[in-house]
Amino acid sequence: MSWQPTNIEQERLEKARRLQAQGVTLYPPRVQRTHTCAQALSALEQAEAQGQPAPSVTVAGRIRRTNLKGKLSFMHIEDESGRIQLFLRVNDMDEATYELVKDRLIDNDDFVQASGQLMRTKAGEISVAVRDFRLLAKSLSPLPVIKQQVRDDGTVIEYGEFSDTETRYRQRYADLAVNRGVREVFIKRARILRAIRDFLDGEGMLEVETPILQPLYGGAAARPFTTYHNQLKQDLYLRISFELYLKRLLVGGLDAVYEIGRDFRNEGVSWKHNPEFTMLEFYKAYTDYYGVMDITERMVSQVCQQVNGTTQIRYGEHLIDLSPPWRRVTMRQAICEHTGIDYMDYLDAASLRQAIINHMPHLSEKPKPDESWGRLVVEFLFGEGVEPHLIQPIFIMDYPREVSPFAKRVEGDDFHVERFEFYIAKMEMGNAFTELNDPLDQAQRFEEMARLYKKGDNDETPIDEDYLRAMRYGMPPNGGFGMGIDRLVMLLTDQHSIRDVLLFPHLRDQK
RNA sequence: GGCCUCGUAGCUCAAUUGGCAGAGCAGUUGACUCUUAAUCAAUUGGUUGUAGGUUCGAGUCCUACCGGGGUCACCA
Repeated sequence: MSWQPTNIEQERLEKARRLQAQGVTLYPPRVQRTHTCAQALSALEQAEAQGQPAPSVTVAGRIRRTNLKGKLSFMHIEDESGRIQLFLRVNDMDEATYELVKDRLIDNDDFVQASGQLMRTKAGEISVAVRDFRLLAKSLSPLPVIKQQVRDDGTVIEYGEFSDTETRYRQRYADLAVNRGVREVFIKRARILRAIRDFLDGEGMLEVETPILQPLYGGAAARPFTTYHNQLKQDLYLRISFELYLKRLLVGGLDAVYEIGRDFRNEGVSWKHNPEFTMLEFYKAYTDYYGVMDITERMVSQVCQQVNGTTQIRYGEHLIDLSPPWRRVTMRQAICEHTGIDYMDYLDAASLRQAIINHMPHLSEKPKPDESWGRLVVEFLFGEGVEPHLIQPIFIMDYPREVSPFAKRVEGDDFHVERFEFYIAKMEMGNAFTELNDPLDQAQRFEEMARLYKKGDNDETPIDEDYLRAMRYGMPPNGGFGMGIDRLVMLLTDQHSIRDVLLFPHLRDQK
């Protein structure tokens, strides 16, 4: 929809017209900034400490506050580094320029550049005593108004807020511009990604990139997005995991690889699901899921230490200690502890379902009669009975084989595979296996999955013959790992919706 | 997709049993040469998400739709 200027916007358009009439360039191409706001502040402090004269600076930024007082006016401008006050006195500057300010042709939200000597006001605030003042970019639409009071102890009290979640997500630029805390979350997100890469590089792993557009999808159970290549006349899928491509690389002799990138799953959205999300997967030859557990707890605690300066975090009401070692417990044990049911006493779906109904009367919904044994264990016993209690970091080990087609069997155990998921703050954070490298077993698992899927009304599940071919060349024993980065960011920034750690979360189209 | 809930000025929110749509901030005009949530005076601004319905009268009640949030289902 085309722009319908509001009253305030019409006023600003009129001001823009008047500025132009006075020969002011609204969007000049050049800036002469010498200092960020933060650099200017410390430049004066340094000069004062050394008994030197106050330096002259040119700062630039967005006007966030104006206080016009006749012949002496104040402004705060803000850049990414922080804020600094401008001290504008009619005697010190070109009178015509001062009039622009006084006549309010310069608005809050405009970008400006100001030059002058640094000084302190009577109240002690470091300011630029402005001699030259220029418009850098005119703002035509008003940002939401938030006033701030900075206390002596540095705490900031905000008066007014911009809190409508829908508008904040749809206009993230406005959200970022006025909500400092939002900016901090995304700055921390970038530091988390940096810290993860530093850690994995330090482990000797190689960062790689594999196809996002794939002729076959796989490696997870999720419906894919589909697309089409016009010239090749080829159906393509947006990847739902990196697994099958990364493991091909182990066949090729790259012994430890990782990828950080976007996965796409065509499923429901919720406070912890977005249709596209950032995944980390790594695969390391000559280790198993025990080795991966060691890496996992070191990685998460080290990343937290690096970005938060501690391994203790607060997530909502919970205090969580991420320092290793984390508790390791088998799924069977965890279910026994929390529900009193040992599922190995009920080895067929019908009797297990009955046991669940008998022992877990508080279930909101009873399992349907056609649920498979593996799903009863994972979704009902574990999902309902155990997961809500997992606050501190914990490895849940040894999953039922039928729900894990890429994990190696536990030796001498026909029911379980060497797989763990780790949980923090009731959230499933990641998933790992001792990876299956037996091509004949793998082919059989694919067949099993295809059968299971056909029973439900799911779309076809593709069997990746090329992946099987790769595995037949010989794949070293290895441990693999996957983790949702967005959830880790939520955890380390105390955010409780995935939308708050995505710059542009997916929303429905507006009409 | 089901259920619950919300949608009023640029932002944050009011509006009694259905009875003249309001406030603070910002905006506009004016005063002020050390303010800082500046202050003081005056003042503009509304298709109450959209479309119907009930009613003498609807922001308020009913139906549908759009959008947000929550929850359940789905997500090995």
